[in-house]
Amino acid sequence: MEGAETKGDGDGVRPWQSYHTVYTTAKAGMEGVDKEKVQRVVYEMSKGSKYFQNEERKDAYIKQKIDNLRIQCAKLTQADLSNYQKVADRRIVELEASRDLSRIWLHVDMDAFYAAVETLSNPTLKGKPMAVGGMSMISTANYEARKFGVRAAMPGFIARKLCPELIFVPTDFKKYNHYSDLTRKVFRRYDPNFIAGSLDEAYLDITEVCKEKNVKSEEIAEELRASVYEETGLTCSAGVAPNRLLAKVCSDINKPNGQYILPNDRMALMTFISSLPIRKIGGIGKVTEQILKGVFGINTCEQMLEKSSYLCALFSQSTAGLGLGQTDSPQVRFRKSISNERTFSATEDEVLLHKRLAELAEILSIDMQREGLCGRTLTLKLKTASFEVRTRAVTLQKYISSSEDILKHAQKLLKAELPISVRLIGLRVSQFNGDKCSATFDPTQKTITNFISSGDVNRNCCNSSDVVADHDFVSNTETGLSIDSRQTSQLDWRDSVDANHLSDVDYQSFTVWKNDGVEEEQTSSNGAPSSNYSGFAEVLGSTSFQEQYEGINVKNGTNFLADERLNSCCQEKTMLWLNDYKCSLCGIELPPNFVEERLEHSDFHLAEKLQNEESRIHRTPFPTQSEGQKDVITGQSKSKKQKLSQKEYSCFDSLENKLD
DNA sequence: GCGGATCAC
DNA sequence: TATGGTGATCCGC
Repeated sequence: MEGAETKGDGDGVRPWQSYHTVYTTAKAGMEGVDKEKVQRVVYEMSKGSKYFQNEERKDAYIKQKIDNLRIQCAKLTQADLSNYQKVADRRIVELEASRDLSRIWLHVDMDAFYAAVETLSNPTLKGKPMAVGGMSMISTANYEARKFGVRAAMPGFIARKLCPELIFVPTDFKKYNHYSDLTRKVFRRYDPNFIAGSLDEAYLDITEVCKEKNVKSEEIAEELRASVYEETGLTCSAGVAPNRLLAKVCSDINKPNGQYILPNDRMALMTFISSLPIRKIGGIGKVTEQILKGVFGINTCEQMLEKSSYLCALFSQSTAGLGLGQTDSPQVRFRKSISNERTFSATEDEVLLHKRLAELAEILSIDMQREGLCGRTLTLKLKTASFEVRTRAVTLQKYISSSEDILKHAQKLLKAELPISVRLIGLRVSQFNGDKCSATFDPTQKTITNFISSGDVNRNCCNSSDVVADHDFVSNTETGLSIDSRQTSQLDWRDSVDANHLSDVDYQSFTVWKNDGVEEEQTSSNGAPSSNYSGFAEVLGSTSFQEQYEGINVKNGTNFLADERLNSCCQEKTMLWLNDYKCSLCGIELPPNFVEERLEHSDFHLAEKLQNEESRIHRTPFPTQSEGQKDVITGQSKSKKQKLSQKEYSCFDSLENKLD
């Protein structure tokens, strides 16, 4: 690197240096790679393409964003910063206090999973650079290929340029599912309630196993990895830490075929987090990293702490967490939307586009009926020949699921965009209905859909009672949060988990949610399934509902997000700001200029008050909702808790959403 | 409720 | 020749 030349904006001596790809960021197996060369090749192969031009457009937009943030930053006065620093400090203290070091989590991550499985079924591939995928996209590359800079999500034709010997193997999910099942048999022995992240990842709570066997987590990790290898022939890596977020970070450290243990010790934790690059934290991606670096020069979590007052100032509720809290990751919930999309060679032929649209509508309808879903919002997605993405949506009075209905409305949406040259069309249905789709579904209609869906016309949401059951569930968790939904969800909720991504074993593993005592409380108090298993376990413990609620208040008092603002208008009067600074009800301090936070804070107290009233009425720690008020109450408590869980997932994750 | 954007796998 | 598909979430209207 020679200074001046390296900061070029594309017009310098080495234009490739300013082309931001995701392919050179530090990842397992990329250590010895000549990044400069990879960067250059990727740039050369991409330069001038429509894709490249779009990337440049997006990049310019991010640069603009960075500039704006810098300006805002410069406008902050010392007084502002001092106020924000107070808020930031308090949040840090609160999160510190809420940290739980009593659990031991293990994250397992299979090494180059698809590639490893393919090598297992074709040993001649051993030792040769190989990638699973095709010329347009690669899913996984083995470690031999990674030495050349070949990576997942890289187009195949670029990979071949980097590594002319590269062997391409098409994806075969049947195989991957099979081996995934084998690994999970092992996981289950260590934690019967393990949480499957994807085919090749899982989270295990090994606290009990360590106790029972009276061994260190390190030995459990070794033993588990040995078992996986023995029973599958595949290697994996493991990370052990007090929570899932950190466990996942740890499993990446000694990849492949290695492990890293982060002890449940405060100092060790702080040291570890301090030097951790922010990009390693789930939820911080390419863009957020770029912005934090560009605006504040932040690279590590420690630097986030140093800049906490600025982060609070610019991103409102943002960043107080800083990876210090209990946190936790994968949000496994019920499905909220169903979609499909296809890429093809760009065309503006309206007949062709219509044909594509009809095909998508057909497939989507089949998928929906297989899952017993009806929705009222339809979204059309288009990617233009220049890679610009557009979405157009309608929300209907009726709930739909038939291909005819979908196509009819999709066509209208598409028509409004014509003429247009597109390379991708997608359809998505959301806002699912629990109740009767019969209102819009005519069982007598003879559609291709009905025949294709395995001739099982009854297996749609209208005349199959078992499907109606989980239908109710989906609907109610989505909106109504009624008592019925809770009862249903306790029994059936896993049926509504996305079947496209999860195998049967996934369903199994997710029963943790309904079998766990915490989840019971969650569901009862929230009226919706928990979105965060361990986060809530750690925070809520086994306290009563009211205590839990106040606990959340203390920890999260200032962190309510803006989408409740609409409800806030008349609620300030439920409380007072003492000296225009301190909340009269809970004592939390919020400077007058924290307008949003104040509104949100008063929202919280209102919800709390309503909840208290409900508790009294029903004389039960987990109040059931009365018809009249349930929407308001559950709506409030639900949104608060979801935010809490998001907050805990990663203290950073809320940050990136504030960067616009 | 809509549309753009980001992220993870 | 050529840069994916599915689902979720958030923000600012």
